[in-house]
Amino acid sequence: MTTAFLSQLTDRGFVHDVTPGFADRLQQGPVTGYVGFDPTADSLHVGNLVPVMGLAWLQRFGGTPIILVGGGTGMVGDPSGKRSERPMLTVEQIDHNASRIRGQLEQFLSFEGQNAARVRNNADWLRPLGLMEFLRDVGKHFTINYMLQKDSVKSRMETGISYTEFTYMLVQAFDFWHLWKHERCELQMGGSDQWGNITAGSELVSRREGAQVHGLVFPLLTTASGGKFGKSEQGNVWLDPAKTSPYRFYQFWLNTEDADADRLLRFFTFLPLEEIAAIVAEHSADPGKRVAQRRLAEELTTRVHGAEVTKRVIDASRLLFGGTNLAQAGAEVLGVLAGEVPTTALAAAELEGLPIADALVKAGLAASKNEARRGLTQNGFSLNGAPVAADRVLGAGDVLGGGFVLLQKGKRSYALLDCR
RNA sequence: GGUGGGGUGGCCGAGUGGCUAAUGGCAGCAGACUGUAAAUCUGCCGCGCUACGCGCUACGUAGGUUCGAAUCCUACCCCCACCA
Repeated sequence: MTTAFLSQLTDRGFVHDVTPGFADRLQQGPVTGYVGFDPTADSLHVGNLVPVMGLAWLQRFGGTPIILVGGGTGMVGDPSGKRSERPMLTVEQIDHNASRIRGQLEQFLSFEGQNAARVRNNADWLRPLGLMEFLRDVGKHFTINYMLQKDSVKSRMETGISYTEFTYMLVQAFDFWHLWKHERCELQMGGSDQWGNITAGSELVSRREGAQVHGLVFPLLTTASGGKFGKSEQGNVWLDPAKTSPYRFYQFWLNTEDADADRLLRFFTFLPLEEIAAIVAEHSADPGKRVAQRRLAEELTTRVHGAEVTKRVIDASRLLFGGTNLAQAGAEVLGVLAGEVPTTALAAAELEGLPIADALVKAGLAASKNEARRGLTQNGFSLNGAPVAADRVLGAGDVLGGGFVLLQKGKRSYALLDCR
């Protein structure tokens, strides 16, 4: 591994900050690097993908990635970027979540070969760690003055910070030390809010071992219009198909703004930069075609959910947005949609006489009947492709070929009622 | 431990006895314009009801005063600031 790793990350926009001397270190050969993940959920979401890609690039350039599951730190809580302390998790939850996350990472990292990715859980060394030992081996190396300098602490001085959270940076520093000591891990990556914790770790390694280790942090991802990245109407966009269906996942990427397309391609795909430039150029020539978003969505969906699923999802999207007259659609066309679009089973008897507002709630397009009615008065809903009146009542005549009723909210949200 | 301030709808933040389901901002949803984009404009934005109206639930928790409370009183819980 040469400095190519670092320049690749730089060119793709991953480098918000990096410790001095890292480039020189890379000249000597491949490094082992780690990223910590909170086991707070049993799935990664798209926001977690930036550090995942960081590790993936590390591996592609010959380095060894370590995924550090915060099974120990997850019990404590990092004050960085947070205004209040978070709830603690049980050991069982953490272990369960960690194993699920590892499965998802397999799409991005190789767990085989010379520089196979490793998974470590800091619970293994943090839980047995005694307080006296910690104070002697870690606490001694830091002054309170140093700790108070950190933004993560400073920003909480007004609202208050518990002792546990205050100590968090030392616990994380201990992780870095531990990974250096036992695995010769020389690099920690993370979000820009982790900078303080990472430098604390390199400080500890330097003091205890006289060795230099490095940190690299990624920029905070936001959308071009200033919003939070990775959220949709349904909340977080997860990699777990049970939490975010592949169809929604694909649509999430497809719906990104023009202004973000270039950046997102560089962040979330392994496409060579020249190819990305070509895609973006083609996109600018005719933005309405969404060449860039289509490619982005296809790449990501394929990686996360596989080629087979992606093909189905693209087919479904084409049917819905390709100008097909769905009211005329046959059974096989709707069959493609079923399963890709949220589908709710409904007995034929139930359908007969069902007010449209209830149908929308059943299908999940409206949270309550009130919300459904509101949307209806604003012409926000369609039935089988045509706008519906608020007092419409469903019947057998509304069932399309194949036994489906197609409901739509606005332009982008679809749902099917399965009346077979 | 003392003193003072505070807990309001997803978030921020007004409101200090009736006109308050509760100003405003953000976020969100829909409509128009488009390209399943952005920006802009418009409407909506607690739940329910065959509704220009009615009912229920809601302003930390539990009680109380009152014809009537988010607004007053009591107790409790939690948070913050300053002082010890």
